[in-house]
Amino acid sequence: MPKTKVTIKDVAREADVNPSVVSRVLNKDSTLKVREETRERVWEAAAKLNYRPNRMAKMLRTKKSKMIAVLISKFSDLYFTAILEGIVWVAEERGYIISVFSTEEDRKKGSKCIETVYEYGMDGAILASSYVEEKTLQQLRYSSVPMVMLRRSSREFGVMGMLADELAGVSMVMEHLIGLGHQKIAHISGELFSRSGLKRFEGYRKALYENGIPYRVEYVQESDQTEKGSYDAMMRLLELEDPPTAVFAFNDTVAFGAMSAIRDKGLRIPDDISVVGHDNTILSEHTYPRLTTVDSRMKDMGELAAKMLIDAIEGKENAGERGEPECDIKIEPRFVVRESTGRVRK
Amino acid sequence: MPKTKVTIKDVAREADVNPSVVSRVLNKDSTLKVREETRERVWEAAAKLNYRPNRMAKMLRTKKSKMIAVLISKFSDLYFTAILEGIVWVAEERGYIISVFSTEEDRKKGSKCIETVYEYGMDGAILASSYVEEKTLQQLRYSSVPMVMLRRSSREFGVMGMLADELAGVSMVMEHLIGLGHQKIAHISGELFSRSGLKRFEGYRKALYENGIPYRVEYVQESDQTEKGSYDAMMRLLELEDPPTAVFAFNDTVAFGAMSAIRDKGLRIPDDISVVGHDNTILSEHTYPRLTTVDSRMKDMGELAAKMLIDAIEGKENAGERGEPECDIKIEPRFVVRESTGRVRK
DNA sequence: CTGAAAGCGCTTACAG
DNA sequence: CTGAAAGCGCTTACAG
Repeated sequence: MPKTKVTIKDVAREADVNPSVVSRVLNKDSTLKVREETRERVWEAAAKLNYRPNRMAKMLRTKKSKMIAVLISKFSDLYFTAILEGIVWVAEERGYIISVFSTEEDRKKGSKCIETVYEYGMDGAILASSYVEEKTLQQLRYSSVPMVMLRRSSREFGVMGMLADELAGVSMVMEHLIGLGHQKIAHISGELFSRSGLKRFEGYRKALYENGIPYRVEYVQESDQTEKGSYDAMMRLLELEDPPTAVFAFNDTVAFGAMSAIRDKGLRIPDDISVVGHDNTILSEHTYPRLTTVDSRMKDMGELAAKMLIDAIEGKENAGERGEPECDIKIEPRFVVRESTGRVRK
Repeated sequence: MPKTKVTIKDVAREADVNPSVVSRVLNKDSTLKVREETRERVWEAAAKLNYRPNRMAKMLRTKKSKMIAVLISKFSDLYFTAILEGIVWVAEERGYIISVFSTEEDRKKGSKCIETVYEYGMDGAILASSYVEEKTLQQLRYSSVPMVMLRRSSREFGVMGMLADELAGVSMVMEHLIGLGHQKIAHISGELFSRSGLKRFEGYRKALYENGIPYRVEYVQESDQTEKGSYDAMMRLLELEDPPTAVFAFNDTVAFGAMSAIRDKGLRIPDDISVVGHDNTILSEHTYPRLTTVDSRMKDMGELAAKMLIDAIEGKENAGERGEPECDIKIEPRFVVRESTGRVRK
């Protein structure tokens, strides 16, 4: 192992050429005309000495670090692993390493992370957290470091944005339930001031309307997205005079809370009431019964984000100015039918 | 933002001193005697220009990257997030950034990751994966890059090791069950060629012996640690002539499989049979009923690993050769009682 | 076809 | 108390 680091000079000496030739051969510089025999000598020398170019020197010279930053808000985020997996997968393929930062739901800290990204000369960043000071966020537009924001629209900050197609997902949920004969469909919503909370509620209303099912205010319960809050919300639904036969929960965690309430009321899922979640987190395979849900395809989102980012990074080299950064990419969700939904009871 | 990067020369010009003075002031070089007034001018100039030293240049010069690598085997590992959280927490505190690599259960790939760690000049690495070629592993001993291995003994590779105290955890499980009056305690083991599989089985036998409970071969079922395999193992237990009243499952996933089998047999948990898991993964809070389990304190393990690693990195600077790397640190588990265990039925 | 030189942005002995 | 210089290990115009 690197007892004494072997440098380009060592290789040059071994191959009996100038260091610059070593560099150009090893980097496959196409503009270089070199005798085949020399080229081989260089490769052999490099292999013999087990030469690994020093990245730090390379970085300093080329202004390219081959490092990408990923900002997340908190580790307990159930999406985090899937997103990161997708990112790491394509990053590795394209020769980048990734560095993880946690903003911790603290905008000051988020801004510091961005500072660090610049300081370390990272080539780009994927922001899966928007806990960043407004000021910093606004400056992103003028930064020469490409970034892509997950779950945020590009229009806000002039960087590439990537979103789930919320309406499409909810539409799948509602078609499924209506197809099973349900008419009394309730919705335990997320916070109705967040984008996804609003979007999913909108999709719910839209589907009812399009299917000629009257909207009932009492069938919509806002939850704080905790299990406890969702449990309470479900209890309120179950205590209605005319309780629903199916519930569309804002996400899987909310669905869990709801399922507990249903069981505590002595009702069976899906015989008495059907439950649908959203997000297809690791948890949804492990509920009892296993949860029907919408897969937001977070791994795919991570992959796509990394691809777009790296394209932007490498495109920049040629293009000079980066082109249209202000585009939103939508990811189509997938519907996953498991055991928590069934035909409506007669 | 960094439209045109400001360098140490810009600050020097602004403060009207030599770049070397800027460097020494900003790095709080204690050997430097400098007029208070000059010092202030430097700080002001740096602040005014919003100067951030270029890490790449600094790295190249000082041979310190302030970067730590974390190797994991796969993203679906339920421990991963907790370990990483602990690591990131202390790394940030001490001024290091962390870089994540996935070995993917592929030793070749693992060795490549290690290569990359050297190439990028990382200051140290935490190996939460041992999917690394044997050859590479053996060379770790002679590497000048400090490393700590998680869930592996140090003796194998001459690097610091960190282990859970398996026997202590199992002992807690058994005391709990015996305290609830259980005598017919089964064990769905993990693979009996893995360290943890063996250790937990050993703990199970030991506890039986120490409590004067006879060991019954048919009460131990080896599982492949999948849910399906564990389901089958539990079914075998339930079909015994004299079935157990309590089961200690190798880990939470195994416990899930077992719980499904119990439910499918029409039995209730914990009324008819108690179930204990191991690891306190995110899942265990979400089973029905919620799972009693052993908390391996992975976040703490991550924190401790990062602390030890950074101490080694920084200790090296002074100490020259690093001291005793061959030490195993054991993490004491904690027992978490939830709802899947109860008094034995009369 | 290959070499010599400059320079990326820092830090650190060494002068003065 | 502060400055000038060398050098970390590369890459890349420029010579020849």
